[in-house]
Amino acid sequence: MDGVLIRQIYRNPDAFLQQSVKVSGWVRTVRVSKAFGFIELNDGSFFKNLQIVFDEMLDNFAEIAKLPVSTALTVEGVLVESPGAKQPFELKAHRIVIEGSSTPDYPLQKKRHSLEFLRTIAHLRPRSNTFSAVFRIRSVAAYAIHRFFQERNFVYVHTPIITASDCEGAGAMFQVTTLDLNDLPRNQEGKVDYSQDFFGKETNLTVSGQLEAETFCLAFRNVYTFGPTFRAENSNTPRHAAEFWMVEPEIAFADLQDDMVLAEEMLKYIFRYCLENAPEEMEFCNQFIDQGLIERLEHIINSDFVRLPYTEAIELLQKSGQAFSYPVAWGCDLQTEHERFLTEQVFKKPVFVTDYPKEIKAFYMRLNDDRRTVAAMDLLVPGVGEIIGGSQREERLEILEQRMRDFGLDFEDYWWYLDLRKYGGVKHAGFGLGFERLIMYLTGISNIRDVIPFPRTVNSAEF
RNA sequence: UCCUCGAUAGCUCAAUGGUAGAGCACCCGGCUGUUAACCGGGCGGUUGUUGGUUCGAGUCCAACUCGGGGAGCCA
Repeated sequence: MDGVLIRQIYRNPDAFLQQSVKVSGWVRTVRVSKAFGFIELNDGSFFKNLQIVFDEMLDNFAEIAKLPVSTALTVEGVLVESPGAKQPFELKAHRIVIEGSSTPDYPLQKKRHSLEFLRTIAHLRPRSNTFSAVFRIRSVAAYAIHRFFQERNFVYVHTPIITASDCEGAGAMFQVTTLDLNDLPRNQEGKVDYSQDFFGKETNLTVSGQLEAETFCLAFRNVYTFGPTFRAENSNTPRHAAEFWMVEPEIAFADLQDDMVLAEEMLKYIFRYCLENAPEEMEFCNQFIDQGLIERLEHIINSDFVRLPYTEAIELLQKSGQAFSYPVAWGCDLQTEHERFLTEQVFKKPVFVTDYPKEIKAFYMRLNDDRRTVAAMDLLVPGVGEIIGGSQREERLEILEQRMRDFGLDFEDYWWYLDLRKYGGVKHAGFGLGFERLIMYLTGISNIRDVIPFPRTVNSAEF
C-alpha cells in the first residue's frame, strides 16, 4: 500500500473514504482513554491534522497511548466519516509503526506559545500552527510573484549579491572581504590596501539590485529581480531586518503611471492568489492572528488604490487639524505618523504618494517639469506603512549628470549606469517591494522576525 | 541610536522590603468518542547577570544583557 498525503485526503475525501489508507507524519497530540484514543497527526503537506482513532486491538496499544508529542508515525487503516463535530473524517488505525521517537521534554506544547518564545526555538517553530501557516503563505506568495511576472513575459534577472557599486546610498552596507582583520595590509597613506583583497577592491553585500536590473531592463524591456538584500543599519524595529528579500521590477517605455498600475495589479494578484491557494492558512491567520484580515484583503482587491501627489498630501495634512509631533511643511519627508494618518484615518486603503521634492529622494529619480519634484511614488498601506518605493528613472543624460553632481556622486563609479542613457536610453520605471512586509500584511503578523525562517537583526544571528 | 516597559518553574503569569505561588506542560493513576479532552495525585526555583542599600531584597538603587512597544533610518 502506497502512502498518501493528508493534503490529498482533504482535497478529495471521496476518493479515500472507506478505503485502506497509509499516512506518515508527526504526532501533534494524543488523547487517550482506557481502551481507545485519538492522535492528531500532521504530515506537513497540509495545514490541518488528520485524526487517527486507535484502540486496544492494536498489539502496541499501550506504547502508542503514551507517545510524546512530535513522534513520527506511519499509520495504516481505513478512512471513515467521523462522528465528531470538528473533523469530517478520521483514520481508523489497524497498524501504527513508530518511525522516529520523541521525548517528553519536546519544547512545543499543545497550547498557545508566545511568538517571543517561539523565536528562541526557530528550528522547531515551523511545527507550530502559526508558523505552519505563515511559512506556507510565504512560499505561496513567492510563487505568486513569479507567476505574475512570468505570465506578463517579464525576465527574471539574478542581480549580484556581492557588489562593488556603492549604489544610491540606500543604507549602511556589510563589507565582504577575505583580508585578515587582525593584520590588514596598508598602503602608503596608512589606509587599508584593498588591492590585496579578494576582488582587488572594496566590496559589499548588495542593498538593492535596481541599478543592475536597469541594465537588463534596457535589453529585455520588462524584468524583475527577486532575491536577498542586506542592510547594516542599526534599526531596532519590528519592521526591519538586516537580511530581507526584495522584489524589484523594472519596465521600459513606461512612466510613473505605468509603474503604479503594475504595483497595484501585482499586489492584488498576490493577495488573490494566496486567498485561493492557501485558504486554510489564511483562515487561521484571520482567526488567530489578525481578525478581519481576509475582509481587509478582499476590500483591497476590489478597490482602487489612491493616487495622492505629495504636495496635496501636505495640504491635506495641514488642513486636517490633527496634532502631529512632527510639523508638516512642504519639503519635509512624511513621518510615520503622517503616513499612518493618511492610510489609516483618511483613506483606509493603500495610498500612492507621488512626486516628492527632489531633495529628499534618490539621484536616479526623474525630474518633473516643475523642476522641484521627482517622479517618485511610495505605496503606504494600513498597519505596515511603506511597502513599496518606486520611481520613473531619469533617462536624460545631462539631467542625470547634474543630479549626480548635486548629490556629490563620482561619475567614474557609475560609468556603466550612464552608458544606459547614452545608448538608446528610454523612459523607464520600477519599484522595490519589501517581500517580508508583504508577508506581514498578508498574514497580520506584526514582527518581521516572525515572517523570516531565521531572521537576522541587530545583535542577533542565531541558527 | 533615542524614549519607554519588562525579565520569577519547561511555558504563561502571581507574590506591602519579612516562609517564592497558580494554571498549563511533564510523571503516576482513573475514565468506552475525545477536540488546547476531562478527573485525582506528584515532580518542578541560584527570581536575567554583576555590584550596591538594608537586620533582611523577587521587591529599592546602578550598570550590563536580552525581549516588548514607540521614534529615527528605510523595504
